[in-house]
Amino acid sequence: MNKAAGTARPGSRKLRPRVTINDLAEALGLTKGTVSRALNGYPDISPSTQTRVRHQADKMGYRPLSHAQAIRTGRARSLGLVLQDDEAGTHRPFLAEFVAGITHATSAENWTLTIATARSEAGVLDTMERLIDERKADGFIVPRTLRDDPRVELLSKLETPFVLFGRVGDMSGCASYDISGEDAMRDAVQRLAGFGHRRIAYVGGGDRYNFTGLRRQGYLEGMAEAVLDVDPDLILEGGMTAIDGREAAMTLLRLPEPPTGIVFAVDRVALGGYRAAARLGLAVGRDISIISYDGVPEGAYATPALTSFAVDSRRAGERLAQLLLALVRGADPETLRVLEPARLVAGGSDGPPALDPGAMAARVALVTSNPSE
Amino acid sequence: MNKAAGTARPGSRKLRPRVTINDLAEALGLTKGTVSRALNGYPDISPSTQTRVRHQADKMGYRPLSHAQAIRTGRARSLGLVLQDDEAGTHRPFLAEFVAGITHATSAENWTLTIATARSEAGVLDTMERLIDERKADGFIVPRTLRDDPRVELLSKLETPFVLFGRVGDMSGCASYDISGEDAMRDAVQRLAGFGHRRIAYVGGGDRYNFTGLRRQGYLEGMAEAVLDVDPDLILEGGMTAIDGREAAMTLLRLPEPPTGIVFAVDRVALGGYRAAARLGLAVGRDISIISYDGVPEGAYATPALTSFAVDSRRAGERLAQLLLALVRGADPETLRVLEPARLVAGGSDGPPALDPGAMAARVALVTSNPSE
DNA sequence: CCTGTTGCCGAAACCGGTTTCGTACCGAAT
DNA sequence: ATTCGGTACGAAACCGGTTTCGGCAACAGG
Repeated sequence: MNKAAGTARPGSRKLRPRVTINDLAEALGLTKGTVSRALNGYPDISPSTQTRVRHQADKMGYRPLSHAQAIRTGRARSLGLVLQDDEAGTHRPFLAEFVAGITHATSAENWTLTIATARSEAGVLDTMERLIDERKADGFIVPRTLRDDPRVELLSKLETPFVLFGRVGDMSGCASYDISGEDAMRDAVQRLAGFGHRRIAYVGGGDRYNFTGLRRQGYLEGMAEAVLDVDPDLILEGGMTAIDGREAAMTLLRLPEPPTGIVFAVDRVALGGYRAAARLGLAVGRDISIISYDGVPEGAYATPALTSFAVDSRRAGERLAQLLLALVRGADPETLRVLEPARLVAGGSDGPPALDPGAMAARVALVTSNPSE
Repeated sequence: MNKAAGTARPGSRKLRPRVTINDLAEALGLTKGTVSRALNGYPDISPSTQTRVRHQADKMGYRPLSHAQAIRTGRARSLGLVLQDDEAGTHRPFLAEFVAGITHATSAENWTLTIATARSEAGVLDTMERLIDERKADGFIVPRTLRDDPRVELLSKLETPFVLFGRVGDMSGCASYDISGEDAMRDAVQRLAGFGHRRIAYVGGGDRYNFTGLRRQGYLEGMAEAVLDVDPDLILEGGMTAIDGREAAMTLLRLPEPPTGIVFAVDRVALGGYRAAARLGLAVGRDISIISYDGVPEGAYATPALTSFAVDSRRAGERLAQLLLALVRGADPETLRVLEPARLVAGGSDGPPALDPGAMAARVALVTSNPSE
């Protein structure tokens, strides 16, 4: 009977011999302690010895075993990324590129990415704590920030370095990388205004994430700059799903004086808006203009293609990893804050308004009066 | 001057104290060697001591440091996944769920997932070799298998456990998990035949991946079972992109006797078929039926929604990880082969044919004769 | 009663690194 | 010539585990 169920010792395959620090030391006629200090740039090793060691090291192809180092230093040379997967298919179309960006940056420094998932917020916190406890991650990338994010609290408490993808309410002590959604929203409004739209609505992404506040702010700024009246009825918070988008658009388009253009904070929600338009017999891009943010592939395949501000996920991952590496190495978080613009990808979902609000309301009334609701 | 550029010693934050095996040994009045053997189920430790140690261990919340073990055992308790990201946005819409599935299985056993990316096939091989060399992965999940896959060769040579997501030409010594694309394609043909289609075409996914051969085979079987003639002109290999799909569909629909239904091996390619249909003035789902495989979100957002055989990526990841864990622990690869069916998600892209091939050719000729090409 | 097993555990080596401490050697100052 | 202070390295402890080896005690067999 095997008590250690799940811990059975395997048929140990032979591992290829590696160059160890001992081999290196022997080849150099030094002790391994000296070699170690030489490679780590200790000042009590003469410059000549240092270079000699280094040369021999990469001549012999020596690379230290990170977990052998970790046992003494406590650092695993690994960045952590803990994703939350609410079962509701939390849709991360860009994860592959994001991860590619991260690993590109980490592997350049011979670090690795340890990735984990959890199903709930509490699960994420537990997982992070476990990874820290087991010294499996030296720092974390924190995606999808909430306004008041418990992950920040936890990591601060545990004094573990982290960098936000996004921003939070209280940024003190936080390093971050973010795309300026507020600028994008402002530009979106400007663009619609430039097409001649006067009544421009905004549909946010719910109040869960931090970015929605910023984006709404951007919308408001855009409206101000375009010298347009802000009608509170034209501002909805929506949510994160296509269903939410459909609902919100439905509400907006049935107003006595409906908007001719809608700025969405999130692509998926905007695509829900397409359904509402279809339901009400309005042609997206002509009767009703839609512009959004994210640049998801579904948007490009929709008809008409969704005009959207796209984020470069690969670059984001790369920058985040670089920032986190700097942070782990002792940089001051407050100096590590990057904000970059999104890139407009124009589709066919926006353009000059074909109808004025009045004509539109009439059209909508026509369809809605049908008892086929 | 800091010679160790990029290796500067950080402002070492204090790490929380952990329960070590020494603490545990001390509390038990045993030596750490004994404790270790007890926890690992060595037969020379009395059953009573074993249980006593185990109880105390989880009472004190002891969990061994995996990299401390790794230094002696050579096993890092970590699975490896190396993704290839050709810059051409290699589109992995399901990566998040796939990863979630993997980590769900690994973390249940206190293993982790180490993930890396490389830009070329050679880069993938190098990265794998590095991860093995540095003992950062004990085994690999090999996604997107090619018919004759160099990763299989490498991993076999290095005697590193791996499990395929997909199949390869020569399966000897390989463990695998796969979705039966051939069955899906056969069912797709049957479904179209059931709708009354007689001329049914097939567009594959290029010859790069292993699955395309299988899926074409499934198409052929479906045709045979439906007692339909196979016209070589109706079989194209296409590629992996929407552009390829557009081209292929264009070719098919311009045939003297065009198909009324097309079975695509890949959703994205199928969505390219939508464009061809639009270009030729054919209504997808009525004039031309399309059915495909993958279940990508873009398909659900297309109009009409794409009928497709969906794969459950989360489950795939979970099963793959379980298989790999078994393999690492010494199971025989040949006993670790799983094949599961895809799930049909019906959209509006297929149905009874509204036109016969002749009428369709006439319609197409009408549009094509326009010099607006 | 003596010997040979067997069961069970302690002691110590080991894995591949890092870090502390001690010291031989050097030139400069006394 | 002695003392002194660095410089540059060796020696050894250390990190947290695993694994080998050896030995004590209990028990069985002769």
